[in-house]
Order: sequence, then structure tokens, then C-alpha cells
Amino acid sequence: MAGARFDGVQLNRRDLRQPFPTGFARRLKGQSVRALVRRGKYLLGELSSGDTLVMHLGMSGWFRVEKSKRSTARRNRETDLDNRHDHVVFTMSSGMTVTFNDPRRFGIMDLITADRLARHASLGRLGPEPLSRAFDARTLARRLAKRRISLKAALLDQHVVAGIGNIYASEALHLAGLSPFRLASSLVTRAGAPRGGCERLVQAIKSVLRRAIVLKESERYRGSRFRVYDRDGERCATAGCPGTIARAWQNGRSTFYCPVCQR
DNA sequence: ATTGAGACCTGTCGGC
DNA sequence: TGCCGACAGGTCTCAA
Repeated sequence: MAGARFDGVQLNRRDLRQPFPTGFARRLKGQSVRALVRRGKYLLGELSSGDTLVMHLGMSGWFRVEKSKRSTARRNRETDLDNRHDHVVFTMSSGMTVTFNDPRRFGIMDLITADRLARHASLGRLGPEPLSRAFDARTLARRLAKRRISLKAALLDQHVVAGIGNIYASEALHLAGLSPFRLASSLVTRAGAPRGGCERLVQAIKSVLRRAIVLKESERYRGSRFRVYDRDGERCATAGCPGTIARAWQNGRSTFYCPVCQR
């Protein structure tokens, strides 16, 4: 998409998690993508018009990118590809077709003007990028201070730090040796300074995310080598730790952790 | 303002 | 084999 122009925009339904904005296809057509960037879990297409194409995969969304030589419908029939949930099809000037497929429809596709981007309800208040230099122990401490929620819930809060989901919240806490049940504010001193666990957690978050990106881990989700996620009942991977991975429920989500080495 | 519960959807998997 | 409930990688809204 980057550098290419939208020649065609096909919507196969009127909504995903929310309705497509009015004139979505009309406003996109003819625009080119100046840059394609990521902010937290959002994909942003910066358009020549100044508008931004906001995309989110939700739980089950994904993009299929292929040469648009033949119609995707025909190609899919021939390859037995399941195209029941192809909701949006972008035909780009580069000769590629970009198809958004999302069975659960928790994804988002939105088009907003520049002045509304900063005020966007969720985008405008996202926490820092975890892999940026700006995300350090002091920054995390400031955002955890006075929060009466668990560390696990704090990591899932996109206002605390952007981009961490249910898998990597468990993974980072295990690597940092921190219990998912600990109070978020327990990593911060009375005066608001970071305690030791804060720096360990920052480094653990950066580490698990960098590794995940290199391995394209979630792309091969089922075969992935997570430290704790989906591994309840197995031996803890921490060197010298005799623990067994346990599973618990927190805020309606499953959490995986080692009761022995995470404190 | 902060917090947790429930809602939004479809697909898959394990147990019977 | 088929049916049924539980659960899934995210976020939004609502009520306390």
C-alpha cells in the first residue's frame, strides 16, 4: 500500500465493529498512501489528502496481499481459500490487491481528518510505544502510580503502554519475575519513583516484543514457543525454577504465570 | 475518574 | 457422527 494509490475500494458489508464512515470508498479512491505507520495496535495509512486511514485487526483480522491479475473471487475458488469474511478489498495502483478478512468482525476500518486524529477517542490517548527510548522505568512508574489494578490489567491498558495484548502481558511479567496479581502501584515508591521491578518490566516488555517481531511469532501462533502462554501444567522455563505454569482468570481474560518465580 | 463486568461476533475444540 | 458448551490474540460501553 505504501506509495500506491487506491484505484478501487470494495466494501462487502456496511460495518465491522462499527459502521464504515459515510463516503469511505469515495473518499479513498484516487488518494495515495504517503506512509503506512503503526501506533499501538493501529495501522495508519497517511493519505495524500491529509486524511488518515485507521485500521485495526481486532482479534481475528488479517490482510491478504496478492497480485490483482485475476479476480480474487475466482482465484479463491480455485485455491479453496475461505473468502466468506473478505469485508474490504483495496485495489492498488501498484497492481496489488489488499484484502481485509475478519471472521469475528472485531476489527476497525475508519477514515478521519487530520484535525480529528489527535482528538481520536482511543488513538489520541494511547500510551508510549514500548520499543521507543521514551518508554523507560520513570515513564512507566508515572503511569502506574496510584493505579489500583493488577499489573496484568495495567499492561493490557493501552493508555499505560501501547500495543501489549493478552499473550505478551503474561510473557513480559514472567520474564520480569513479577506476579500478574501484584498491584500496579506497588512498582512505584510513595514519591512516585520507579522501584526495581519497574526497570525489569520495561526491559522484559522490550525483550519479548523484539523477539516476537523477529520470529514473526504470532503469525505462527499455534506453533510458537511462548514462555508461559497456553502452557499451564508445564515446567517453568526459568533457569533453576522448580515451578509449574498455572492459569488464572483476571478481568475476564486468562493469565498464565509461574507461582514460584513470579513475585 | 477508576474499575470490573458484560457485550460485540464467528470459529474451533473437547466431551458426551 | 453430531450436538453443545467453553473459549479465543481486543476494545467499547455501562454501572457502581
